[in-house]
Amino acid sequence: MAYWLMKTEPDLFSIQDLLSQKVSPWDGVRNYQARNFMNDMALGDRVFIYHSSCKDVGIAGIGEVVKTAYPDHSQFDPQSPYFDPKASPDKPRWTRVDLGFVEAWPAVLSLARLKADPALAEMALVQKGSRLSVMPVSSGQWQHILGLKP
DNA sequence: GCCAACGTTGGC
DNA sequence: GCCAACGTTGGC
Repeated sequence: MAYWLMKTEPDLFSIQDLLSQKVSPWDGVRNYQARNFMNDMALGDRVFIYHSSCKDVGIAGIGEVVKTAYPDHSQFDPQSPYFDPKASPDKPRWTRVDLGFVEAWPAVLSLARLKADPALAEMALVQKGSRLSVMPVSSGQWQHILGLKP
């Protein structure tokens, strides 16, 4: 089983929303590298849910892949902010996955804490200027993160 | 709200 | 294929 990390703005969708809704709408990803990682996800893979652009930035809990990559419908919808005129149903460009809820942590594992940890230095998350919103987490890294869980 | 850093676009 | 300009991300 692989581990991943996905960013979300909690004002739009948080770990608490995942808890109450049970399944997430993970659409609107418009970055090729992030998309390719989503395409690599397998059923049951675990996903660290990271809260970005908010007061308490960091890992807030865990989800799991309950539906693997399929076309993100918003790319075909002219009304959607995620509309992509270069995409069509027979040639979809963007994908999404569905996540289920696994656990919400009692506190966020802060970005400052993650940055301070030499064991996690290789993660794109802690690298200066990185904006990647979906990334793999190696087994050494995820075991280490679970050890830091608040 | 600021702004550094990034990925994408499009003219040439 | 280069690269300047642009819009966006995301920490602070």
